[in-house]
Amino acid sequence: MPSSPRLTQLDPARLQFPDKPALEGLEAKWISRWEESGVYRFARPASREDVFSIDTPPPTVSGSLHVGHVFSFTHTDLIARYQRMRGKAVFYPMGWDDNGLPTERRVQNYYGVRCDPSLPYVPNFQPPAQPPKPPLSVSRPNFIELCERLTLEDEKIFEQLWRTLGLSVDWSMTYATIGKRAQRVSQLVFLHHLKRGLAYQVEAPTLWDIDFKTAVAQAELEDREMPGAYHRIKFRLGPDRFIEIDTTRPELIPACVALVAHPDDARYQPLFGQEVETPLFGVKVPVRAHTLADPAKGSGIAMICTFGDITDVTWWRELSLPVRAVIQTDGTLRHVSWNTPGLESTDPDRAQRCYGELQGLSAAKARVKIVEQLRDSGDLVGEPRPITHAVKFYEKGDRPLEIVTSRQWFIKTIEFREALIARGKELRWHPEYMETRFENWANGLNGDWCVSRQRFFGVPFPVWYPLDAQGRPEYDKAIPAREDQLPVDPSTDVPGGYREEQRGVPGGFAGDPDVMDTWATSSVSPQIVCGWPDDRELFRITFPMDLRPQAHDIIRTWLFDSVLRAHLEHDSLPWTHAAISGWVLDPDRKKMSKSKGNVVTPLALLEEHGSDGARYWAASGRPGTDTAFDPGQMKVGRRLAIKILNASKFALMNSAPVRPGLQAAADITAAVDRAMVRNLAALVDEATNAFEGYDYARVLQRTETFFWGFCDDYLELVKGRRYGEQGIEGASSANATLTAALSVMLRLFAPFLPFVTEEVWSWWREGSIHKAAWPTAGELTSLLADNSDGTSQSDQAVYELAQRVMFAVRKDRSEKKQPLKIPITKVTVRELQPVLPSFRLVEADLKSALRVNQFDVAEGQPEVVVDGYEADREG
RNA sequence: AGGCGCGUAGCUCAGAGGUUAGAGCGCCUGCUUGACACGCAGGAGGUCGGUGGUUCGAGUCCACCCGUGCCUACCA
Repeated sequence: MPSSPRLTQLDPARLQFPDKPALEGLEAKWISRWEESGVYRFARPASREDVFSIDTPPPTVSGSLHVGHVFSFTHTDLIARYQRMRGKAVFYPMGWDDNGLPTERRVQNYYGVRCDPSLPYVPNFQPPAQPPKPPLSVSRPNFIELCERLTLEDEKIFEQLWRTLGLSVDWSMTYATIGKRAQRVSQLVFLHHLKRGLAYQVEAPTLWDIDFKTAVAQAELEDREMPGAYHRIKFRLGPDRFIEIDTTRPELIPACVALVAHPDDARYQPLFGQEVETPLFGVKVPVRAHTLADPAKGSGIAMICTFGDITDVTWWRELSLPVRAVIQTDGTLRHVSWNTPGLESTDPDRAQRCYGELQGLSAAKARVKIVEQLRDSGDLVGEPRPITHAVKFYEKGDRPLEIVTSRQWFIKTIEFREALIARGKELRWHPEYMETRFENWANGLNGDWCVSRQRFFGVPFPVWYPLDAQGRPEYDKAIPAREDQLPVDPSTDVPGGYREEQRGVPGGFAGDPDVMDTWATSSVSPQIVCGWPDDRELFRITFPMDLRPQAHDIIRTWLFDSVLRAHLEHDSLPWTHAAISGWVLDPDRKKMSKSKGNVVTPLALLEEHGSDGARYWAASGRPGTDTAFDPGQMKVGRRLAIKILNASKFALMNSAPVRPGLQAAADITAAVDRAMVRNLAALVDEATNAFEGYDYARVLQRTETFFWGFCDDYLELVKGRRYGEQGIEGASSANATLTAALSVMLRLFAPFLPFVTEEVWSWWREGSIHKAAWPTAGELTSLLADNSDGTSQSDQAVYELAQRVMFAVRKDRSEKKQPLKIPITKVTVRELQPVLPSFRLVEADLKSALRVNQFDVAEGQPEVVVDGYEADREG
């Protein structure tokens, strides 16, 4: 437990502060001192209860940090600092997400290279000084080396910014999502899943990005509104009998395997089980019934293609239809022979001729072409009717997703839907309403999680396949890596029982060519940081972790997947609390993000407003709430920090007589001092409760309000007395109160403004404020000899009366435009009887603070009347 | 189309059923006061999105509506 020095204790020999305190240079000074003294170093305690562990989001290193990062990472740091002051050993590592597609793209552009896995490794490869055009092809190991090289540079810059911001991270504990340890953990969890049948591979229709040429997961989809058109197409039912269907994708007519209508739709009931003929290609397809068909949409009957959208996949699966794929992995139409079994055309020559014009085209170009063909053949009814509709995109992609049949790895998710929803309810969400997003997502899942990606820079699947006599992989005989071997790269490592020379040759082996979805690694971040499975002691005292802080847009990915993995591997939640930060919005209320070009670089902000100023702005954003980017708030924060410097200097100046050796409890005797101390004690309770509920914004707001009131009213009121105008007892009471209040307020501010509070703390206290104990109300109230309700109420009445008088007199002085140096001759204070006698307890303070020569007191309706100013008389 | 937020001063926001709805920024008027002019004092500025309801009492609770944002769904 951090120690709490006696509140009113002040060692004059220790006391030291500058004449003109300033914020400039505090960041550099304290960053290096904190590093030297290791205040934020995690020291392992014996008990889990003494730890607060945080699963920090690893920022993507491929970009640069922006104000959104400053915002949300500050929120986490507030909690970390609070918990540290509460006596917890804070386990607060930092990760770098350098894995995956964004890094690949950045490395490609930065160095002007492309990965060509067929090339051999070139030792000591150096990229050209200037990115060449066209890009240089490099081997996969060389490409990965470049990824590692660039991310290392990026990570240094990131760390420097985080340190400047004052994050209380233990910088001896960093990890990278592409690092050895992250790879080992990802692969190990995967092997465990595999052994238990929770991971499987299958050849199936998969969401596919035709530019990146990789499978993607449902969680990586986004809808975009795109222009499109309904095309009404005729399918031949018999001589001179046609069925009209509407489609937005006429280019998929060659992939049509059936028509479908709702089973209750009387218009089409007679047709169920019959066959129709596709236009242009003359392929016979059945008319089927399925409840997903919407009678109100289009003509009420739809074409099922393999595969136009996710609904097609559902129909295809549930109606046991054949596959007739035309879109290939690059998005173009593949070669099709119209005279093969399963694809019999009534007019193969015509089918081949029509299709020949489409083959090799992209879907968009093929669409234009086939519309011409349909118009010429008379199968297009009317003209296409333009519409705007939502189309599924890979969130990082530029062209609509296709659905392509390919072999992919999946992790079972669907069968755990209910269990996962229960986990979501078990998790403590801040704010609570974010839980529904988790539940919505779980309820909307339509398949298991596809975790394989056809990319290069990622964690490989730790499996190989035997090759048969023809050199084809035998996927059902996958050879998993040994657990003690991990991490492995199956493209360079060799499975047990084989030699390298057998790679790729018939009867030999081949490594799995794919890498894991970046979320497959990120989702085991708790296991990675907590030392699983090697450091059992660390794991025991840190897992399940206390806190996952993150943004709301990745609840469906990072948070959901993490819950899934921990549920499968440990039968527990990965953490007990999730704190969800909002976004930073630009002045037009749009999310700030790099792609929108509206980001502000954080380092300049930190320099201009100070880290404390920037943190102040960030801390004013409540959990889960999107917050406008507002440099004005940073200025306010900076002013607050300056005010803390100056007010602290005043409180500590201590130039007035203090009786040496007075015991703390006896010191605080004046009614206004006692009232202020009690109010501060109430603030401490409120702040502590708010922090326990993750409502850091409230803590800051309440503390700030109190502090300004303290400066404007209390300090002004006691200024003369603390200089000795009323003798040694009064001065002692004021000084003891100032010292105690300063100690408590600094500690309340410490999580928010770590630099200025540490600076002031160092003027008069040993050690770091960030290791000092979070204040308690008891520390303060124990300083009061008599703490009964009666004295509490009367003290409070005195303080409030003093505030009323100050307000009234200041108002009068302002209205009369009188400088403060001109004394007021007389002020009459009327009050009701119960309050009236207490006026004499503050009379001397008020005379001094307001420059009033004389107070007359009378019973009556409350009123403060200023008689006149000395200058009036003279003038 | 469902779900979840949000709507309070010109701006950013706080108001956890109970005096006359608050703060900061900005604006206006003063003041170099012994911690601070990066300061201090005072002031102007609100039919709390709308309509109904519950209540002795509603910015706060309920219903509906409007606006706005996000999540999810739809995609023939």
